[in-house]
Amino acid sequence: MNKYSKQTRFLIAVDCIILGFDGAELKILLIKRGLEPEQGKWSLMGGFVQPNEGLDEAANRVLLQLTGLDKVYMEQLHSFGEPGRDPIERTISVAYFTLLDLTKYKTQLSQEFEAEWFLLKKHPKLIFDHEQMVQLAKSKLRYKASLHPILFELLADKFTLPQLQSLFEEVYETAFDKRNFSRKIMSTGLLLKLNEKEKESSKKGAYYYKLDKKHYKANFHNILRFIPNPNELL
Amino acid sequence: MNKYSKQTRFLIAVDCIILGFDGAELKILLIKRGLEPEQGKWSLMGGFVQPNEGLDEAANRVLLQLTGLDKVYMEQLHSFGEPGRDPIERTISVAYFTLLDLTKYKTQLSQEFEAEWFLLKKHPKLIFDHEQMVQLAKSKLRYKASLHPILFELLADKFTLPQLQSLFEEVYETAFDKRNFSRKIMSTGLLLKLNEKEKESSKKGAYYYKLDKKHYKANFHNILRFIPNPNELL
DNA sequence: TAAATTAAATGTCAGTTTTACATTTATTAT
DNA sequence: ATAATAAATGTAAAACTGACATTTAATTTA
Repeated sequence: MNKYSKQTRFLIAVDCIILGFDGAELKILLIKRGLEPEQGKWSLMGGFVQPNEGLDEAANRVLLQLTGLDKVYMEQLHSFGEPGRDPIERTISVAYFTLLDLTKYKTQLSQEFEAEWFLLKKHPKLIFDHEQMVQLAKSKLRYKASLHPILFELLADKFTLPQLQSLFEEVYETAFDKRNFSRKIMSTGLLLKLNEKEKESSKKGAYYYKLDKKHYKANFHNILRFIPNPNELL
Repeated sequence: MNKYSKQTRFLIAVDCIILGFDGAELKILLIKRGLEPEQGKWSLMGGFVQPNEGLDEAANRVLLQLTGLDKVYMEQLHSFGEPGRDPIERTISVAYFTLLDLTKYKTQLSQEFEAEWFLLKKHPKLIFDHEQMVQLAKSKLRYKASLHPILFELLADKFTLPQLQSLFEEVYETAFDKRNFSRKIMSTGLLLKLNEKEKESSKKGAYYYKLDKKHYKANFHNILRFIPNPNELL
C-alpha cells in the first residue's frame, strides 16, 4: 500500500520522570545531559523511539538502560510537542513516570550516564520543558494516589504504618493525624499485619504490614476519599 | 546546530473523541473514512500534525475543520504508538477528547467529511485502535467528572437540575435519587439559581441554574466525592 | 372554574464517616 | 527500677450519606 507520502515526519522521544522514596524523602533521578545543546545541564532520562518499538516499550528500555531495572511501575503521563521545545530539531516527547522503592533497589546506576538522585522538592533547573513534565507528574501522582493505592509502589513489600504515613505526608506536603491516618488506611482492607516489627527507628518497634493481594482488587475503590481535599493540595 | 541525524522520524497524528450531549443522550461524532485502508469504515476525526504546529493546535485545527467550532473544551487523553496500529505506515497518534453542548451548536458539519453523530453507547465498529481510544475517553470522563465540574461543558450556559441529573446519569449509566442529587450538587456552591424557568418538558417548569463563576474556583474541590464510587463504575 | 394531571421541589431520620484530641503500651537505655 | 522514646489505640461531637414520600406549581381537561 502507499505511504502517506506528503506528510512530514518527526522525531519521537520518551522522557522518564523517575521518582523514588527512601523511607524519608521523595526523590527524582536526573542525568547530566551528554550532548549539545545544554550539555552538562540536568535533564530527565530520555531517548528516541526506535522503529518497531512501541511507546511503553521505549520508555521501559530507557529506564532499563539507566537503572538496570525492569518491571517497575510506569505509566504514560502526557505528550509534549511544542515546535520549539527542542532547539535542535522538532521532537515530540511522550513523558512517562515511574515509581521506585529506593531502599530495595540500591540500584547501581549505569555509569554511561551521569545520574544522580535529587530531592523532588529541591532539584536543579532542568532543560527544555522538563520542568513542566515534572510538575505535571507531581500533580498526577497526588491526583491518582488520592484514589488508587499506587504509593505502595514506592515502598518495600513490607512497611510500617509510620513509613506509609511519611510517604503520604511527603507526597502531599502536609501532615496527617496518625490516629485518623491509621484508622482510614486500615479501613480499606488493603493491609495485612505481619507478626514482625521494624526496630531500627524506635525502641518499641512498629509492626510491618503488607498489601493483602487477595483483597487488593475487591477493595481497590476503598482508598477513595482517602485524602480529604486532594484538589486543594494541587 | 546538527540534527539528531541517525534517528528515525515518524508520522504524528491527532485523533479527536468528540462527545456531545443533546439534553437526553451522550453522543459521539464519527466520520466515514475517506482514504484507504479501511475506506468507508467509521473512524474518529483525525489528521497529521503539521510542521510548526503544536499538538493541541493540531487537535483544535482538526476539530475546527470538521465542526466549524473553536474554543471548546478539549484535553489531551493519551498517545498511542504501537508499531502496527496503522497498517500503511507507522503513525503515533495523540488522542484528544472534546465536550460539546449539542443543543447550542446545531453545528453544520463540514460536508467534506461524511460525519454523523452516534449514540456513545451504541456506535459502529471503528478502525485501527480507535475503539480503544473511545473506551479510554469514557473512563477518563467518568474519572474526571467525579472530581471536577467538567460535565458542565456538555450543557448550555443555563440548565435545569433535571437536565444536569440526566447528564450525570448518562455518563455514569446509572440512576440517582433526585433529592440526594440536588442536595449534593447544591452543596458545592457552584450553582446559581436563575429567576427563570424551563417550561418545555413539564407543566410546572424547572428553574434554570448557571455556574457561579465567582465561586467556581473557590469551590472547585467541593464537587469531590460527588460520585459515590467512581471506580466501581469504571 | 374546579378537578385532574404532570413533573419539580423539598424534608427527615438513621447510619456512617470524619474530625479533633490524649492516654496507654512496648521496648531499650540508664 | 526508672526514664525515655515512639507506636498503638479510643471517644465523642459534627458532618455527611442514603433511603424514602409528600407538597407545590402550573397546565389541561371536565
